[in-house]
Parts: sequence; structure tokens; C-alpha cells
Amino acid sequence: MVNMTFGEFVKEKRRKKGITLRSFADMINIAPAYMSDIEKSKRNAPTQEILERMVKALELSNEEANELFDLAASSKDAIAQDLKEYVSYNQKVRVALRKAKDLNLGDDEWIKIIEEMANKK
Amino acid sequence: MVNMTFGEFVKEKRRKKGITLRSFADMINIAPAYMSDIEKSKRNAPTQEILERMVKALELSNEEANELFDLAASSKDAIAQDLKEYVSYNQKVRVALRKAKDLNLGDDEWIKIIEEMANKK
DNA sequence: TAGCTTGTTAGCATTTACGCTTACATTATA
DNA sequence: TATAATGTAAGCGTAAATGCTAACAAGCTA
Repeated sequence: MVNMTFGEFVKEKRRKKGITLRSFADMINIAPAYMSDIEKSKRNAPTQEILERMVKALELSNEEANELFDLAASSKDAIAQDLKEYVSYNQKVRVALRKAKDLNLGDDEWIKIIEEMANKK
Repeated sequence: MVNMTFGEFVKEKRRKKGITLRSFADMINIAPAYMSDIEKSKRNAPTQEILERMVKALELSNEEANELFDLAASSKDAIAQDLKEYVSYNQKVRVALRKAKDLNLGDDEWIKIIEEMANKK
């Protein structure tokens, strides 16, 4: 499903594993009511710590985890922690991003860049 | 000067233009005491709005403005608004960043990418 | 029917951040 | 010397976010 909220994403993964909201809340050590609010998107996605406990409890793949992190971030006008760190510590990356923005690089061009990265190393 | 704090950066630019702290605070419409705290790094960098007023008041170049935004962000474990937005709205960019991180791309490789971007368009 | 389980509503406590006001010591100027 | 101007210290008010507790209705199950 595309264009899900964070809450919907978590709920789907949780139910797919046949876990009740209450026991899921227990597993990741938060209050059920809080979990409910999150799934219904009445609250922001929680902190990174809790996000990571969710990933573990739901046994998400790397890809799924990244999606969860991105959805969590987007619920807050933010970007995921791993990306934030990478960009923060890399001046060249910031230059590259601003240049790409400036040049109005589209998806196609970024795809090429991604493909070429593999070769580069 | 490299590895400056946000406060130091602003103070330097301000003094280079011969503006007093008080009148600078006036120009950008914040309390002098607040400005003082900021320059001394006793407070986080202020909101985006105020940052932009600073850029105007100091008549910074684009490059300087980006540096100011990045320093402001780094004072808060964050990344600059323009980058945040760009990354947020671009799935491919996020994929690219994570791949780069994964491959442990260094400065040199990013420089190449930057150079190649110019050609791409 | 009595009693658990499930999800949910309402509201509280705490922390953190932003920006302000007021008052002060120091330096420069009339 | 008296007055300005400059930068700073201390502390307040407000707002937003995080996560909680307590209590409820609806559905299952014994």
C-alpha cells in the first residue's frame, strides 16, 4: 500500500503478525492507549528508541525498517535519524544535495546516480 | 575560520559590518539579551524565520547563507530546512543517500558525483 | 449472565524550547 | 563628571511534545 501513514503502516504489520494492540504495546513497553493514538495518527510517531523496539518486535526487514523510519519522520516534518546523521556529517553530501536541488534533478537522474554508485566501489 | 559555532559565525559577520549587537537585534526584531545568548552559544540557533532575517540584515551571499543555515542546524542535531525539505520530498534521494552510506562513499566520490551532475543537465 | 479481552477516550505530568523583560556592570562620549 | 551605549545575567511565560493513568463501551467466551 502506497501513501500510508505511519500509524497505518504499523497497524498493518502488527495485525499481519497476529499481535493485539495491547500485547504489542507490552512488547515494546509503552502504554496501550498511547499505541492506539499512534496507530490512529492522533499522535506523532514516537521517539527513535521506541521506533527501534517496534522494528524488532515486528521483525521487519531492512527495507521495511527504512520505510517505517521514513514514515515516522514524515509525520513530523523531519527526516529519519540515519539520514539526518549522514547528511550532518558530510559537507560534500550537503553540497551535492543543494546542487541537485538547484539543477532540479529528477527521479531518472537520481536513479542513474544510484546505479553508478554501485560501480564506483 | 573553520569549525566555528553558529554564534561565532554570526558575531563575526555582524562585527565585520560594524553593527552593534543591540542594533542588530533591533534590525531582526529580537531582544538584545536573546541575541547575546545566541552569539555566546548559550542558546540554540533561533527559528528559520529569524535565521532568514539575519541573512538579510547581514547581506550574506548564497554560500554564506548556506553556511549559516548548516551551522544553525548543527547546533541542534538537525539539518537545514532546505535540505530537510529536499530529502523529504524525494524518495530516490533517500535511497541514494542510504546506498551511499552503505557503500561508505568518501568525499572524493561525492565530488565526482557533484561534477557529473552539472553535465547531466 | 458474568467476566475477560480489545481498542479507545479524556485528561494529566513533565520536559524542552523559544523568545521576552528587567536590571546590571562596563566602557565610551559630551 | 554625568550620561549613553554596549553587552550580559537572571529569570519568567507560553507552547508544544512525549508518554502516562484511569475509565469506558463493545465484543467474546465460559
